[in-house]
This record gives sequence, C-alpha cells and structure tokens, in this order.
Amino acid sequence: MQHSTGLSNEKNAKLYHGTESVTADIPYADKNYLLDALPEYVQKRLLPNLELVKLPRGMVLYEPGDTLKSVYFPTNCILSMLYVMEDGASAEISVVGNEGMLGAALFLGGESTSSRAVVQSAGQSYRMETKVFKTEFSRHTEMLLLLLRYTQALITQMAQTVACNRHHTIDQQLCRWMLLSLDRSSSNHLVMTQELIANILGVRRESITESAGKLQKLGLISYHRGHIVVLDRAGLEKLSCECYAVVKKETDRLLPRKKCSEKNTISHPGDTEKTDIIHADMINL
Amino acid sequence: MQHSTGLSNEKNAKLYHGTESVTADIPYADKNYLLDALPEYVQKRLLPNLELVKLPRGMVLYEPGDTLKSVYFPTNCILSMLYVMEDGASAEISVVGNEGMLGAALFLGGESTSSRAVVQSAGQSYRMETKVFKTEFSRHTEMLLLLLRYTQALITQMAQTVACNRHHTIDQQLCRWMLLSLDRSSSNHLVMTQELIANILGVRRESITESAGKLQKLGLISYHRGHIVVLDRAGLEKLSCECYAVVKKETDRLLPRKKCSEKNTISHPGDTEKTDIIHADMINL
DNA sequence: CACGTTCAGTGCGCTAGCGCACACAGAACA
DNA sequence: TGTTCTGTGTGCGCTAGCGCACTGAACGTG
Repeated sequence: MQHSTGLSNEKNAKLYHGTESVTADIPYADKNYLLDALPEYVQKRLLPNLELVKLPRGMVLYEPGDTLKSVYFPTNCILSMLYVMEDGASAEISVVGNEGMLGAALFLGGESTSSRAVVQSAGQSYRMETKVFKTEFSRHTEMLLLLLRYTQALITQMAQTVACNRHHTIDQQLCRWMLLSLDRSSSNHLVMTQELIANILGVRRESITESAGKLQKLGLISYHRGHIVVLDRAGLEKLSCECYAVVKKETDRLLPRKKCSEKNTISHPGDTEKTDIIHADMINL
Repeated sequence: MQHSTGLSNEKNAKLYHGTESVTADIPYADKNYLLDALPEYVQKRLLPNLELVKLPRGMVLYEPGDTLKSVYFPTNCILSMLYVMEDGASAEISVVGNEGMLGAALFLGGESTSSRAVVQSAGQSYRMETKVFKTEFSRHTEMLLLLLRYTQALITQMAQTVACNRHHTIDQQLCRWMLLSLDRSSSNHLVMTQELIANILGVRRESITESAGKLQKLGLISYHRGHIVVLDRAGLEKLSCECYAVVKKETDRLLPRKKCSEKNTISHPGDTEKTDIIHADMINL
C-alpha cells in the first residue's frame, strides 16, 4: 500500500462512521450559498426538512457504492470527495464547501457514488433526507435548475484537476488546494496535517513537507503541527497554477451570489404548493 | 510549450473549424445508445430534429468558452473532451462515443464548457440544435432523466481519470485508453497516431512509442503509421489499471442497454405533445 | 522518380517525485 | 516526570517520465 486509505491511515484511524450529533439549538451558522440562491418561498418550504448537524473532521459521509441516505449543504465545514484505489492510494476528486452540496449523485439518478466523501474540515452543515430531497427537486424546478448548474461547476473542478494532476508541480498544486480550501473557510486558518494533505493530493507526505517548507520560508504561510495560517494569500495565488483561477471564475459564472440589494432575484407570488413546469427560458438563467 | 495544442500541433494543424458535411442520404449508421434508450414515442418526436452528420478526424466541435450551438449524439465516431492549458499542454477529460452525448453543459445550464471538444475518430453523429434540445428536455422528462444519469457516468469517468493520472503508469493508462476507445469503436481497429495519443493522455510522444512498443512485443497490438489493430483485448485488460473496469462497470450500471426482447421499456400511450411532470418515482429509474 | 512530409523508433542526460529510514520536538497521558 | 504518540524535518538512492536531437522508414505529390 503506497498511500493510506482515505483521510487517515489504518493505524491511527479516526474515522467516524457513527451518526452526526444534531445541534438542537443552532447556536451559530454561516449560510450555504446554494440554499441561499433559492427564492425565499422555496427556502421556506425546505426549512422544516433541513437539519443543522455538526460534522467532525475525518467523518466518512459516504463510502463508494453506498446508497446515499442524506445530502449535505455545508455551511462552515469543508467536505471532500476522494477516490480510493484498490491499493489504498487516493486522490481528491472535488471539494465541497458552503458554495455547494454533497450528494449530487442522488438527483443525477445514480443513488450512489464511486468515491468516498469525508469531512476535511470540521463544522456545521445542513442535512436533508434523500426522500425529501428527491421529492423537492422532482416536483419543483427551482432547485433542479440550480443543482444542474452546480453540477457543471463540479465538472469544471474535476476537469481542471485532471489536467492539474498531469502537468503541474506539487508546489503549485498545494497552493491551488490551499486557495480552494481558503475560499470555503471562514478564516485564514486551516486545520490540516501534512499527512492528510498528502492523501488528498495523492502524493507523499514528505513532498508536502518540502513544499510547505518553501512556502513558509517565503513567508506565505505558517505551519505548525496541523495548523496552517495563511499570511499572504496573494502570494499563494501567484505561485499557484492557473487551475485555481479557472475553477474560481467558472464557479462564479455558474453560481453568482446574490447581492444584498436584490435579496431574492426571483420573486414569486404565494402558492408554495404549486407544481412547476420547466420552461425553456428558465434554463437560460 | 511542452505539448501541442489540442489534437494536432500548430504547424501541421488539420483542425476543421468549418461546418460539417450533412449526409443527406444516410447510407449507414450505427445507433446512439442514449437516443436508443428513450421510449419510442420520444424518439419519434425527436427524429425530425436530428441531423446525421459526418465528422472528420481532428475537427473541433467546441472551443472553451464558446456558446454551444448544437449537441452531438455520436454513432460510430469517437469524440474527446480535452482541457488545454495556458502553455498548450493538454489532457483528456472524457471520451464520448455511441454510449453518450456531447454538450451536457447545455442542459446543465452553463451554455459553454471550459474544455475543447474534438473528433478523435472520424465517423457519423446525430446533431441537434441547441434550441430544439433545450425545448425537449425542459418540456419532457424522459430525456432529462436519462441525461442526468449519463452525466453521472461522465463524472465517474472524470473522477477515475483524476486518480489514474496521479497513480498509474503510462503503460497502464495507454491500455485503459485503448480499451475505452475500443468500446466505442465498431471494430478492433483504431486510427490514431502516437502523437495524438500523447496529446490526449498529456504525455510525451516518445513515451507512447515506448509503451506501444512493449504492447507490440507482447503481441497485444500491432501498430503501423497511425493504425492500431488490437490483437488481444483480454491481454490489454490485464495490463490496464483498475480504472477501465471501474468506469465500464459504473457506466453499465447507470446506462443499462435495452435487451432486444424489451425493445421499449417504457411504453407510453399516444399523445406526444403532452407536457410531462417529473415524478419522484421516475428518478428511481 | 525525386522530394518533402509524416510517423515511429532510439539514445542520453536531467529532474521531480517516490520509497524508505531515521531523527526530533511538541502534545498527551500515565 | 517519564513514556508514548503524533506531526515534521532530512537525507539518500532510485526510477518514471521529460526534453531534445537525430535516424530512418513509409507515404504522398509533383
């Protein structure tokens, strides 16, 4: 086995396969931009079915082949889709944060994925049961159309990863990865050991040590026992390959965020029980 | 520039940007399994809008950022989505043959892709105009649901490519690539120079020469000036990495092919003009 | 037929990243 | 307070794959 399985290796496994702790009180929660992009009346309809859960780092949400029981809309946590090979080597397929959702396979109709989903950075997430989710997007089109666009953003991210894996150095990829994580994080602080980053990028731990060392010497980050503080974001962007910018730009294009002024772009009169028909026009935005 | 742009390099460019020749007579055409999977009454509805076109090898169907004018349902040709980097290096994101379609970005709502689409192997394809296509899948759900599943198959393929690029040798990847192409080809014959394969896999031409040389010595293939004949398919499968099998299996799961006995699984009475509503149940198959 | 072009094969030096082994310091727990 | 983990840093030999330069054969076209 050249690499460890998933986000931690066998011997020091901290994989939680249990159920998440449900936060009854909802003390504080950043928003999920995907949910936020839905018109208010849809959000209202969904609210009773959304459960805010705490996700501890390392928790496995999906195993390859599992029938997905729920979907997740992260707020301040970061989730990661990893493909784990037969020999245990792994590679990150995509990152999901408050800009997206986990479980696209469900509405795509596949019911399961061939990758593993793990919590890369602990935090909170909205959770919705499969059944409710399916009913929602099959009866109403707002969510379907939004999720379709999100899917394309996901595809873009994956496509870029293919090319990046092939052509860019570990240094560049590390920068790209940190930037992607940073965008999904509420601070300039990442909780992540070099070992885990190595598994995610599918490289040796020592390579990360070396690259991170360089970045540290350049004063771009400070790294101490699983805690990265990003000191110079612009510097990282310079050292990163084009891949970060491409993905960012395309994601912004596909999933523009509401300005505060236009709180709900599509204002829709009353009837939340109405069953919608997709109109060709709607596809255009 | 370490690699040439797209499927051929600058100086000996044979990229066709012109319009395809429309085959008026339709002399012979294999089918497209995606179209074939639709119920007969849907196929009938679509038929007048499907144009069978010949696609010459090397033709560029989409450039990154282009607004897509049509979608393609290949019959006996093989299309390839490539990401081309700033420095001209490229990597194949996915292959599309008679099992799929080109232009998923359209129904996902993005209107454009960040990759280039080229004809990898000449042949025929059905073409449909964007407008018709959008109307179809926005008014009727059969096609939408089918395409969603296809999208997941596509995602699986990409995910696998990410991991494969990271962990497997060029030898293995070449085998995988040939098998994927073979599945989409009607014979055991691939028309492809080593130069082009190199661009697709994002490696050096010389590396392909070497790998292909090995395979030839083993008696698995015979290679002569852009013509590969596969002599021992099982042998290739043995040498290939797990990635081929994983993608194949998942694609078959998501897009099972009709048995001859059940020519149209969903038999639907009459009214082809009816506007359908998606039912939660339908998502389950 | 001669000539240029396209495609495949080969040799060689170079380096990024791998695998392995081991040292060491902060944290954690007895 | 020692002992045991857990996370980093380092060194070293190895190899897959790169870049480059060049050969030679097959093909196409005048």
